[in-house]
Amino acid sequence: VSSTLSIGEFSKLTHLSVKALRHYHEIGLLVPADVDTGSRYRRYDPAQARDAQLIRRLRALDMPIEMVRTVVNATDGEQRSATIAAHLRAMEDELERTRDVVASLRALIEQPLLDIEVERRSLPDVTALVISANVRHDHLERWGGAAFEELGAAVVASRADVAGPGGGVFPTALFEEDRGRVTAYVPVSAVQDTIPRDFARVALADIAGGEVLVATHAGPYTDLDRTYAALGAAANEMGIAADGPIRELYIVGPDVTDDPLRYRTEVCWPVVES
Amino acid sequence: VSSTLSIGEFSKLTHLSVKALRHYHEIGLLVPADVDTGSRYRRYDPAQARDAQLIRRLRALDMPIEMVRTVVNATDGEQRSATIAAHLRAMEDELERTRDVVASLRALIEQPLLDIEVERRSLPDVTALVISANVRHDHLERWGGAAFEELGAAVVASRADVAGPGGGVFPTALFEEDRGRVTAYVPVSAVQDTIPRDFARVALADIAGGEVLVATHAGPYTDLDRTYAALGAAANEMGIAADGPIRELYIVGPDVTDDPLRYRTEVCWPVVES
DNA sequence: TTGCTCCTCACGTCACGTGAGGTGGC
DNA sequence: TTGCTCCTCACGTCACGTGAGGTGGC
Repeated sequence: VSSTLSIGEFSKLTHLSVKALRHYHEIGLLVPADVDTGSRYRRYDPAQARDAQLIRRLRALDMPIEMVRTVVNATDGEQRSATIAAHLRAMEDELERTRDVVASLRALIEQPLLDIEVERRSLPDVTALVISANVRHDHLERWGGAAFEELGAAVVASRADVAGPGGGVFPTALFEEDRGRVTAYVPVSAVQDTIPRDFARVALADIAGGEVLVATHAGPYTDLDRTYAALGAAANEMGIAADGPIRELYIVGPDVTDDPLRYRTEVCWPVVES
Repeated sequence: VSSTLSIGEFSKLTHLSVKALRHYHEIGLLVPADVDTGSRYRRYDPAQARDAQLIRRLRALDMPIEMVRTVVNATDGEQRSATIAAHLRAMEDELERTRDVVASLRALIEQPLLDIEVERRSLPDVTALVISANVRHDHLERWGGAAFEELGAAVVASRADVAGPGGGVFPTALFEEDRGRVTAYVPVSAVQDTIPRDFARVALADIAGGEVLVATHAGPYTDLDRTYAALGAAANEMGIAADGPIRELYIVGPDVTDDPLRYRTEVCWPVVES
């Protein structure tokens, strides 16, 4: 006599907790085959175990519930695979970031002091190809990588003359609120052609210069906070407070070398006498 | 003129958000060097950036706050390293589990159907060396690995005769509430010596047998839910409900082969006619 | 009938993020 | 003075877990 299963029995079949099953019912992700109108007892069909198995695996990979719903409801195998693949890619990105942080933690412990040289400089106004977006601090590196690749392609496509190292503009909100409107740019002295439409995110814009304190950060971007701290402390000691967005200039970056230890980044602290 | 920094300035130096800094103050993890009694404005010393850098890295690795506190407050470098090393080990375990789940997801999608053979059997009562503990479902595999290693060593140390494959006893709470008191055991027919005191977790106990439905699970433990579903559905179709804890017998396991695809596990469903 | 299973709230978790509404400092 | 920075609540987030208190089913 084949029949439905109580929530406890279904839990044993699927290894999903009773609490989780009730939750999935409540949000409509995995609805019991039948619910008794009087007692409200849930009844599951053994065939629902397949969906449960899928859900359990996706959740074990920390896929957000709404994304799980997309996968489970996918009528089309292509769409299902694409959603899963997207999540796996995000996981790999996360893993890479984790590796970077582990290395950065080791570096901090082994060599807690960083000595930097601070220099005062006047940044010129520049015209540049730019990409701007609202970015979270922990997504900065990945976002920047994609942005500069696109900018590089746009430079070629518009036959522009590059007039200096690429840079980033970071409003204080990026640090204070962990997200903000960030701009990546490549200075150009002349743009022969208009920017092709394929580069929808790329624009031509002016980047204002100004007085800054500069320190050169040596090494991976994950360690940038250490140069920020040293530079900020130095500025503070000089009685200078940062005014406006912080600038980074990518003197040696991934476009030049594959070894992050060789990266060189100039961190520019906008200057105001106090 | 060196002086303290406002929370906004300190945020820029450390790349910790203002909200996070306030939170760390509230819980006493990173207390400002000074707090104005009137305005309650926080003031940080630039030297506090070091602690902030450490905290930021540990949190980026998802280390729980209380563990971060242990690291930050550690007076002794040994203790600090040990705490960090423990977290890194936990992260690697997690990574391994993730890899297993990804493989398991692939397997589920590629081959959604599992056909199993169900057999009825009478399990005998056995005397066994056992380890019991309250375990969460997602820690089962790691816990079992350690438990069986310890049981193996205890078998040797007590000069016991092994009388059958190792097994596990799983109460329904393990599935329904995602945690429960689990027992790992190795049946023995004779114990020559007493169990040495080094094996504090190991005891000699009787494991009750009984009537069961058995299906053999082929492959990694991460896929066990699929055999549970097939076996439970088969039992249901026979009008049989599980009564009492489920049993697993590890016929071919990591002690025999390094290839999880060759694992063979008998899943035993306790039987009651309904 | 007993005790086990199931039910529904209401609230907790964890480490902050999101506003609202208001005040202090330069 | 203006506007920017900072403050403190109170509540939200996410995917369930933790009880409390009660009822249904065999």
